[in-house]
Amino acid sequence: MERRSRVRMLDVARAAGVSHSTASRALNGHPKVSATAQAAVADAARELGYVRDLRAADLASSRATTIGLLIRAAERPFYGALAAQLQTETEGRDVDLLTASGGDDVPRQTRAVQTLLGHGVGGILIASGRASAQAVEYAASFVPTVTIGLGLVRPGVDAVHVAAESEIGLAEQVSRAGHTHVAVTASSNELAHALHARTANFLTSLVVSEVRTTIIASRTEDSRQLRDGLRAAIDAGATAVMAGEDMAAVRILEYLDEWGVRCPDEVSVTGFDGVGPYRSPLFGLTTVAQPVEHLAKEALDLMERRLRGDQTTIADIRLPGRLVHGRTLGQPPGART
Amino acid sequence: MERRSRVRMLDVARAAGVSHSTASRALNGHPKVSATAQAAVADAARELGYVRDLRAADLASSRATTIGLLIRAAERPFYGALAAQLQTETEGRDVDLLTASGGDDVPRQTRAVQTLLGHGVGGILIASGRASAQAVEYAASFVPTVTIGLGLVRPGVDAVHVAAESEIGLAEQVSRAGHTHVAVTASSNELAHALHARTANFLTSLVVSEVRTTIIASRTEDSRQLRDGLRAAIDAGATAVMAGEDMAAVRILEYLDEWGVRCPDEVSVTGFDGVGPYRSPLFGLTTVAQPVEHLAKEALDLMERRLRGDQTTIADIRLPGRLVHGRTLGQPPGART
DNA sequence: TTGTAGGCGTTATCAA
DNA sequence: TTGATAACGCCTACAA
Repeated sequence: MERRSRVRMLDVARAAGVSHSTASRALNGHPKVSATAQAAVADAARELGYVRDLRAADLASSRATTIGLLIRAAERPFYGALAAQLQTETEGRDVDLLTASGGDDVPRQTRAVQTLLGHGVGGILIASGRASAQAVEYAASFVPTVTIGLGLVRPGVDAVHVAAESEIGLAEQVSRAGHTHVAVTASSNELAHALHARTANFLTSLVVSEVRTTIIASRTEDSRQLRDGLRAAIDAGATAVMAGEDMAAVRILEYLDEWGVRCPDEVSVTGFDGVGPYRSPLFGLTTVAQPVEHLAKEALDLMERRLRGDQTTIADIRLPGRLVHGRTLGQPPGART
Repeated sequence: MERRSRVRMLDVARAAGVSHSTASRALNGHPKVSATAQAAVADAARELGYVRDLRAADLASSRATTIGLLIRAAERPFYGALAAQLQTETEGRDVDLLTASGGDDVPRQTRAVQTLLGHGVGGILIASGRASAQAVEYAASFVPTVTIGLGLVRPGVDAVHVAAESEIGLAEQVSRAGHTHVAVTASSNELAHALHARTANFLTSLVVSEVRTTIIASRTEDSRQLRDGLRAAIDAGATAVMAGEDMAAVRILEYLDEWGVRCPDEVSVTGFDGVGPYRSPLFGLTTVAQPVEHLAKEALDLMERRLRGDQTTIADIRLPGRLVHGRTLGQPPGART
């Protein structure tokens, strides 16, 4: 491919026989440009294949056409779907997304935020269930910041996430099905705010319903821990397991399958997220589908408002998820005739 | 959050009692800076929470610290995993990723490329199975371009994708299992180059093995078409279905399940991609796992080489996938005793 | 080793 | 309506 050495606005201006100022105005649709100049510039630009340098434009006008997205584990359906949706939503508006991957520790998160800032993003979206308060506040000290799906509300930082009612509602389904001893997974990662909040909501609801609970502690990296905890919980008499996310729920289903424990006849399982393949009827997972589209839309609306300088109170938007009735939640063995 | 009005390099320089040139050199780790100045600048920068404006830096040095990624449907496990891996790989190197979502038609793809170019990316990665030749060549006419997973090799454009042998190998597994009539899905979208190539490889291999083939035409958006085609193929006697991607394979499994057709006892099914949840033993999918990590690494290696000005021949790198033996491929009904 | 001056590609403020 | 001219924040000869 012959690689055209980048054509600048000045080149367009010359070709159109005007000054670069006029070219700039013409290309920006400025009102006070003669139709003649307007046309000449437009023609020249098309002819030369001109593409405006947004870095220079942003720099000169000290505004930003870019907003940063700090995302965790984009290979996971939930985050992947969120990123995709944000991308899509973003196309209609006049901003572009610069993405940095989260990193699961504070220094990396901070560095990612710095990278984003270095590129002059006008705002930062943090889509991560494990962003540290530190990184979030660091970002917020520079530009408007919105967290998505983080179960942690920081002063001065807008937040959008799934409503606690959806988590409570799922737990209610489990207790209503008749289970009197339920195991709940809990992350032992201190940054997993979203999971912690979820676990707490599950537990609260179960306790209110006078259901006995057992906690299965686990960390994403250690599957043995989950496996052993699950075994122990079942041996202790738990007839249902509420996982904090579909990924864990599926792993649990796999273990049960391996052990020959039937689901839901012997043990019921619920998940959370309900995105992509996890929604397949083949899994038949009883779960809550995160309102991914709404989350993305609300987050960007919030961001746009902030970028326009709207200084009203900090928002903490909670959107309802959708309960997905699958085959993995049934009555406890005792309740069967 | 108190929002510090952005601190500039000049501020750092002043605080350190040196000129901005010295500050610049110090911050860039330039060799000829006195230890005193070096330390003073570093201290001042830390103190003030300085973050370098990369746009300005790139502009001034007319280099690029950013490369663009044009990705299709990041909500899908394969592309999501690819994007995530590219992000991760990218962290070790000294570039950042600016992401734009593909768009499934030529004008949108071109616009996405322009957006990327506008931000001054030094190169463009196109991770899409349906990028148009036009968009690819447009990108390549400006900056080094590498396609990933696109089954289309354009002159002057580097490409990285899964080896045809992996696709052929999968088809061989099917014919070796004894199937003599196999249905293969084919996308009716003209831009679906990756799928077309895959279908062709499947068919070629099957024909060579003297297996009768039936084509199930479908487009992603139209599930009825897939359903009807599948029904017709089975009625015509096909005992195995090779889907172009896991997503379609799972949909096929769902239909079979719905119809009470047992898999693999009555009909075998294979997929492609083998990423994320699709890998679950619960699906038990016989498929080929794309070498996501290798794809990402090779693509970035290639890009780095180009950015360093390496003008050697265009690369067309093909990486082997890993055959995943699941439960969905078995012998045809007739072969059972 | 350091500072001065010019330039990267735009936008924005002036006069004209 | 237009065109100089000065920013924007940074890098980089060149000179000191």
